[in-house]
Amino acid sequence: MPELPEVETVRRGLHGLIIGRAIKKVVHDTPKSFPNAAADVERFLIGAKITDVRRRAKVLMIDLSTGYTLVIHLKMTGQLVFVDKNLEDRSLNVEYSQPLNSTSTIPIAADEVRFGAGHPNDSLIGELPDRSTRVTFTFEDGSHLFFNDQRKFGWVKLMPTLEVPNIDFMRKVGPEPLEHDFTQAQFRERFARRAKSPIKAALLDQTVVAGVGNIYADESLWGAKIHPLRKVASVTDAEYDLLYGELRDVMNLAIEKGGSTDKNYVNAEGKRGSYMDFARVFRREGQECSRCGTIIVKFKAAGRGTHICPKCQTAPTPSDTIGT
DNA sequence: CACTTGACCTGTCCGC
DNA sequence: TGCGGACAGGTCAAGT
Repeated sequence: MPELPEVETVRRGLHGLIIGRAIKKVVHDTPKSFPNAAADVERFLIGAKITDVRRRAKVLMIDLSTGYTLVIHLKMTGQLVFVDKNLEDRSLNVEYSQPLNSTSTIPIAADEVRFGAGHPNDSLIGELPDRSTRVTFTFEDGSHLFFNDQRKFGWVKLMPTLEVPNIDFMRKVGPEPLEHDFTQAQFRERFARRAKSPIKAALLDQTVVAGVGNIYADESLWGAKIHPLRKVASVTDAEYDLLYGELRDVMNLAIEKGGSTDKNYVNAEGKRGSYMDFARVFRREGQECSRCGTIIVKFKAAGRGTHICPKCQTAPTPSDTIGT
């Protein structure tokens, strides 16, 4: 999925594209993706203007002039794609809460959804909606925002803006790692609670630090030369300082590159991100480590596919490891 | 509490 | 080609 850099890229894109637009119509295919009652949608969403687009951890928030907010989690395969095209209204002549089906597909030629220029393999999106489209927002001016999600793990929820900070996730989530006032000392201290976890499991724990996912966990651990199965308590202060710097560097670079597109992540304009071209270990098993030439290997750690350089990231001693 | 594992879904890829 | 199984970027709810 979209990790912090991908969600931030989408946020920046949407911020420049949808603020000020008024929502005219909403269509969705399953309550799993958009659980709100039709009456609330009618009252607080239809006719509302977009006032802001924010992000916290991997969660996007689209604020509305009604005092409500669309809270969005893309999970593994979610996409939010804006298409600025005036479409014939009959194409979306489907009542709210009725499923989208093949006959309601809006024909949009592939070249009308803007892809990353120069990318030979960037045809991730052809026409929208497609079969993974879960929610379609239509603005008064005829433009659209599509929420696509192949695996249906992601969701869009409408709720009062003031209640967003009170949802469980927001109360428990850790600090934003890229904030200027986030210090090395804070970073170190956040891990104390997970002393017996493998360091990778703790990095992926959203209550420790916000926004780290599998890609940037592997990338930053490689940068700091820390094996993912080292237990938290065995990592030294100097190593935490290194990891702090690597995590911030890797995420800032990823934002600069528009995120990582491995399978289906795209930004708000349907474009791919190019961080994978700069990845040092993620999905590079079988290739040489750029630091020492050793072949990168992949294995399972913390329940996730994990990539390391076995020479740079030396295996933990038995006492450094939990379990076997 | 801290920690691990499986579940949620659909699609794709790999081996037989 | 077809089929079964493993796997995929993230969280949760359960289990120990």
